[in-house]
Amino acid sequence: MRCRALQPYLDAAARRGLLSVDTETTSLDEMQADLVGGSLCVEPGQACYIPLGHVTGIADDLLGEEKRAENQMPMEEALALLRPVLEDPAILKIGQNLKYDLKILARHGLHVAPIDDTMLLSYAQAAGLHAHGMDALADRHLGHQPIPIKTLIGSGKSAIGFHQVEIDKAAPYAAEDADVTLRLHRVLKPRLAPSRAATVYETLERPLIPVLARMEMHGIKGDRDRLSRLSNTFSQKMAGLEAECHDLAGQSFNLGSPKQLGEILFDKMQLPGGSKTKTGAWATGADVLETLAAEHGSDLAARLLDWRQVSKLKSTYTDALQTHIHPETGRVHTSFSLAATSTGRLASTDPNLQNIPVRTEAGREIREAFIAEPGNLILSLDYSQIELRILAHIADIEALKQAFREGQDIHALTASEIFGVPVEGMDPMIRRQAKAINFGVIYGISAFGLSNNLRIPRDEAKAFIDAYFAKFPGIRTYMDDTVAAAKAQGFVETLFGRRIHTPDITQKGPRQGFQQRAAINAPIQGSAADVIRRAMIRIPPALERARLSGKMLLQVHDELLFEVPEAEADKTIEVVREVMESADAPACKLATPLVVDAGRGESWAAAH
DNA sequence: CATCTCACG
DNA sequence: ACGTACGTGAGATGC
Repeated sequence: MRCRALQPYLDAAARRGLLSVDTETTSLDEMQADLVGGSLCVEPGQACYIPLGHVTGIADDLLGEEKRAENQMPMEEALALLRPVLEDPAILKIGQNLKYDLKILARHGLHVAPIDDTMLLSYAQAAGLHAHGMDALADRHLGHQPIPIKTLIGSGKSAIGFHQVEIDKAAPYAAEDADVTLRLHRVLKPRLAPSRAATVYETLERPLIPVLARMEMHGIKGDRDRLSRLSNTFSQKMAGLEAECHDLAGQSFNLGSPKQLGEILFDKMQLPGGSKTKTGAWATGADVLETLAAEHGSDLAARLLDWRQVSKLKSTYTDALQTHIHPETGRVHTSFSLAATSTGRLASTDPNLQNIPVRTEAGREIREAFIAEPGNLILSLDYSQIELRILAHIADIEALKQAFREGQDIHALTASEIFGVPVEGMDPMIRRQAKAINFGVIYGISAFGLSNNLRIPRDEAKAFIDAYFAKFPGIRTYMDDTVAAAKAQGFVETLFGRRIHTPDITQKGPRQGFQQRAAINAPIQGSAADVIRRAMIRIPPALERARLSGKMLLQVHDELLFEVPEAEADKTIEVVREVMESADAPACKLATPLVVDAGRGESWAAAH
């Protein structure tokens, strides 16, 4: 398994035109990880491991000394040998979650192409059906259970780094990963065949890997002092609110414990409206506390809500984000998962930069800590109402399509249609209700959900929905057809052919409604996800053609963030907007125009 | 490690 | 009669 002579493997890869690759490192964080070794596989059962950064010695003993393990090729020598193969346009490099390895190797100056990714081959064919991690795929497609990493590095606090694993133990593990990856490719690639799934993989999945890798490595500048000052402000607010809450409760308790809070509100204070969660605990969610504050004048509930908001902002954002500012780059490097959602959306982790606060003033201040370098600007470009536009297209609703063509206020138009009031001088509350209905439609509307959201009686919500369907009967047809297709085929599709499987929709039981609403939502949410993926793939070459140096930094589902030199801001907005607004064509030209709003500023807050 | 809660689109 | 708005990730609590 261990690689004594690398060149014969590389020659075999060149002859064959493909090989699988896997890197071993000291961390799951690609921006912090050190390369420890690499494995290659050209023929099943013949994988090899190249140890590069293993050490010997006792790490947990201050007196112990770490020494470089013997019989390892110098890093530079290995990279020089690998470069002609990993960068050869005629040799396909196969990996499992290859974005990870691409980033590690890019930090060593290696730019790997062309590529195939077994995780994404699986995702393009089986989203919604099963997991796409290597262990799951190996078990499912090869009936094989790979060596668990735990057996090498341990787990929890006592876990060691991969560089501390003995080479003789590391080699079989690492080589197996490359071997399994190659064998998975042999199963999954042919299965793709000529199909819409193949087009999805080739046009929406694979090309996004290097785009995301570059975005993640670039990161976004974080203002540590600003976050730190906000943390201090939040601490003081929390202390004041905590004292008030203890006073109002007549006792000291942990404000962060829903259990203790529920007991105080409903057992001790005997407030009405208590309900239990499915595990029998008192429910103390924001909706419950808001009702207690509004309808029963509970100051404790009101103050608790304030405390929760500040506590959330501090722990999840101002405290945690500081730890995610890279010590060398001064930037926050998130990781985008390509295969985490059933619908085709990306997911952001470590940290999640797709849920940075925006809806409250205190929250917005956190966005002021995401800034541009001096002389640069943050640009934000976001699709306006993309999901409703896609719904209008898919369900073919002439009135909605026309409204979007004419640039009308879609929520006001909906209100006008279903409540029979003129758009001019409309009561904002009426528009707000129509907006909730429009969102509800995207989510697979129910009287229960709408009544909850608008805090109106269930029968009133039902009347709204009935009025909506009377005006837009095509929406109900779309919903019925979509559920029927999901039941008949076991999947639904986006406009671009992405399949979202719905294996549980035919099962009877309490979760049926849930499955049906998910099936209704998936083509809408998924098509929007496809559109922005297409834009993201086209933007880097479009910027290059226009000789623009700006960098794409983040994607937040319908929004893209850039950092650009001030002098290039206008032109960059022009170029990016054109790409985004035409990202549906030519594969699937929407009957509604795509509209992109743009903003700029020295921070994310200012650009929004 | 499950549960609850809450941040986003 | 049931039990729900769709899709996520993360932090704190408490078993």
